[in-house]
Amino acid sequence: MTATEDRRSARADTLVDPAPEQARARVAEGIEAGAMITVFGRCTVEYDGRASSTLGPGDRHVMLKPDGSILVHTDEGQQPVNWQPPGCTQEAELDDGALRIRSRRSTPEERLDVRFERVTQVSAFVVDDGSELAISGTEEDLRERILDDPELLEVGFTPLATERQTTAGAIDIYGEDRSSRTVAVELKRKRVGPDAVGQLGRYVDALQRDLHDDAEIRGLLVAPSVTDRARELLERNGLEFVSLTPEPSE
Amino acid sequence: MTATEDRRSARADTLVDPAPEQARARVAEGIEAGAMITVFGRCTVEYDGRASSTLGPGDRHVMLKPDGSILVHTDEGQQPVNWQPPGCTQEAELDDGALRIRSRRSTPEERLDVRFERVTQVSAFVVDDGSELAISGTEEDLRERILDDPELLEVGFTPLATERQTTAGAIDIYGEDRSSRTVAVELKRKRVGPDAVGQLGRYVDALQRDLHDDAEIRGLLVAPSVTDRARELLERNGLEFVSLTPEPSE
DNA sequence: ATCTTGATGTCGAAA
DNA sequence: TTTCGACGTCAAGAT
Repeated sequence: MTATEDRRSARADTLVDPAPEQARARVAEGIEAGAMITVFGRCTVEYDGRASSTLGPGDRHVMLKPDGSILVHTDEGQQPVNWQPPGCTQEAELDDGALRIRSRRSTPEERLDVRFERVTQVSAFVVDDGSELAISGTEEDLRERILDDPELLEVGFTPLATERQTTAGAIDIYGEDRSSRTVAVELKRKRVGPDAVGQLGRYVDALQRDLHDDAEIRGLLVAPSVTDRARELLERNGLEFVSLTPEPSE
Repeated sequence: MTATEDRRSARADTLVDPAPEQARARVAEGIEAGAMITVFGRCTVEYDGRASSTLGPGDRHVMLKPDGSILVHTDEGQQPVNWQPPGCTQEAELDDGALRIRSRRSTPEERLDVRFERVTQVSAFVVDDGSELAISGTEEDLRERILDDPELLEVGFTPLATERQTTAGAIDIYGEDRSSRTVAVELKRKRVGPDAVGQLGRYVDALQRDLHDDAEIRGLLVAPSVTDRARELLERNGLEFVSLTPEPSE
């Protein structure tokens, strides 16, 4: 690849302190070209849809992505203060001499308007991203770890199915213990509270009903740890707990 | 305010296609100065902490905020592909001639490394954001609506307390019906699934135990609507449902 | 399309 | 600090 091609693949077209019409044109071009666009400046924001919100004047960073999403970030917080999900239609226009960026979607009907009192910078980036994220340490990893070595749960445990359906939803691992008693296993990748115990209880109850069988069904919660209240609920409901992390500890 | 002061309040210091050392210096200055920093370029990302991930080479947008959070965005998705929450310590350094941005925190121990093969643009923004976000359409709105007019739930309903504590957590609204039977009300601002029914059931059970009383306690779920499975669970557990939205419909 | 559940969920409040 | 529930949760998979 030549240096020229190399630069073209990720060029930045940037305007500093542009006039409103300049800024509007650059944003509109970027939307048209499928670029990733950033606008920094003093603005107000209005949102209306699943909820409603207004945000008075302040300096914010606005990002428009080619997939139709838009993010408004202030100087604090990991989360955007306002946003729209992918699939929205974006427009840049002049509103009484000021840059306004609008995003809309339907189902549900939602609208986001960002009006700039002043634009400090506008950039448009052409993006070339081939790679996908590879992640580990998930609930799926925990499941694989157990299926590779079922006796991590207890001696004689035998998995029979994963994602086994019940009328209350799917059981993560369905199996038998050494005495051929049915075991429903609920997996959580990290420390769990009472909600997970409730989930496991519903599965055990549903199995009990579905199987039309008087035999005891065991419910086993597998996670790195549980909260105190979750442990109380486990005992009260006759459910069990095994401590296990998604990946072997060092 | 003069034009000069006006510009100082939101100046952008931007470098286009900087050499790695130039980029490192600008990022380091920005961190020191408490600026909001953006870096666009071709990079790889590694994360290790609550989970682990790796991301191969591609063009991405990286934002560092003065509160210690960092976000890595690709050209698609509302969510960052990698991130760190507020409160992390950030560094910019040269790694074998390339810009590397690192973010760390403890409790839990987490680390994010972004290594740039090429930097297309670096910007540092000094932010002045005065305004706070005002939202409506929340669960709090729903509570106020009911307390203003309790008979929206049913004729003769009387609220006695909000956030009443039980051993299973706090009940949104605790009250009595026209026959002086105790009523536990659980509020949800939007359509609910089985999890909310489980929550309400736990509260009613806890109340039954806490009150040492044989009188029937009613459990009332208030939301715009419920899923089919949630309705089944309601009936099975002898719980009730009233349809109500956080704001009066038009 | 709706429904269900996981997530490096994040965020805020209370104990 | 831990625990708990809300969130315009988001995102992915199943129906």
